[in-house]
Amino acid sequence: MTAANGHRAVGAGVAGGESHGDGTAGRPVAGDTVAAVVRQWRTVHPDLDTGPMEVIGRINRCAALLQQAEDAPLRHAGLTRPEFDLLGALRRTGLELTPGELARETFSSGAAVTKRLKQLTERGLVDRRGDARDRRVAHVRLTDTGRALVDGILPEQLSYEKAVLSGVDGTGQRELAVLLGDLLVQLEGRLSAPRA
Amino acid sequence: MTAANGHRAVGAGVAGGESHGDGTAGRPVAGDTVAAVVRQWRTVHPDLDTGPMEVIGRINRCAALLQQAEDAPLRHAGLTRPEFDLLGALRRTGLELTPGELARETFSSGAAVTKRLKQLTERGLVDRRGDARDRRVAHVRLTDTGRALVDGILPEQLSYEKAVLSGVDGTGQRELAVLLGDLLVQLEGRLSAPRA
DNA sequence: CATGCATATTTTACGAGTAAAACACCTGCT
DNA sequence: AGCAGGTGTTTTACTCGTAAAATATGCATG
Repeated sequence: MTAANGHRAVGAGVAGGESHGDGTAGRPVAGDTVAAVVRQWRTVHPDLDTGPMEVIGRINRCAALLQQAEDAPLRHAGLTRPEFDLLGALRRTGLELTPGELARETFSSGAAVTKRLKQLTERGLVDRRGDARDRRVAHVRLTDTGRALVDGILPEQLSYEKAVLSGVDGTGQRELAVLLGDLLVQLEGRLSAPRA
Repeated sequence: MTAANGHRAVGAGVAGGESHGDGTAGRPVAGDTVAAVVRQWRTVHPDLDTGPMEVIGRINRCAALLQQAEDAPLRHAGLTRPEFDLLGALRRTGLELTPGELARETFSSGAAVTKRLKQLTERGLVDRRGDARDRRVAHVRLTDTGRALVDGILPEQLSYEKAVLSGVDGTGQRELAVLLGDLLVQLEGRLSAPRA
């Protein structure tokens, strides 16, 4: 699985859909779908430590739902997220980047970047120019149109995200950011850059 | 973006690769890649509230890295995660499920389930039987082999996940689970099941 | 009991990503 | 100079997922 696409799986064998059919009033207090799945696993395998599923399953499920949600404002602008990430990399660095740098910056394969660049170039959002010294490399930059598009979308995107997170209070969001940051440092150190 | 597939983007225009090249001792205290990206955005757009990116960007990035990591034990068993999720749904419910139920249970499209079932059936992990009353529906169940496979993989999977999370202490993990659960309830209520 | 609409599943056509091979070009060595 | 090997990018062949159409039933109604 390399998956191209879209719907992402949820994770760790944790993927569940609720179907508690209480038709009446009163909150079911059911918890989220991951909790339900974990409960199921525990009744079947009471001996297993399901702790990791509660974290990883939720991260994956949140990511899946968030992406669907976040796609909305982007689609509205006719962009997929990978495309927006590419444009965003150019915008936030303020530099011209080579396809290879863009691949690293957006965590995608070189081939994928090549294809995206083709599309974005055709749409006039991005522009390329060969390197004078080394004729293997290209330098990609935003066109004025592309830059305007990114700058136009970003605020919408952020306020949309803010709304999406609004169910968690400010303190909770900060705690989440910190904890996820800690986890990320570990993961990136362990999986991403074992260059030591 | 419907994406089929695999590598997921990171999110919210947040996708970055580090490249601080300190070769010497002393912790760089660089933080994670998302922090670096957020810093870049802030220098370019000092007026924007980048708070949401710190949460959503990290969730997406964690999900991306975790999936790569988690794929390892699964691949080892010759399964993709969506396949494992499907088998897992059958295992944890302990029931026969219809393709439609499996689709809901694993958050995927019916078409995707159809294809996976074809493969899993050919591999003898799963078994199908038509409904006597309603000839439109099929009932899918694990074969003994399939069941044994799931039961064999699950402990490996969990201990692998445990190791992957080991960078965060027990308390942190519980906090993460709770906060993500809160967020998930909101997201699922808002995006998933607006059936009221 | 025929008609029409709802539901369950599969099929079709297509888009996007990947891995690996192919290219094109540099660079250090002899 | 000439070549061996490395790096940057694109191409190729293929997989997998999706959306929408097609298929096959079931059910309610007149």
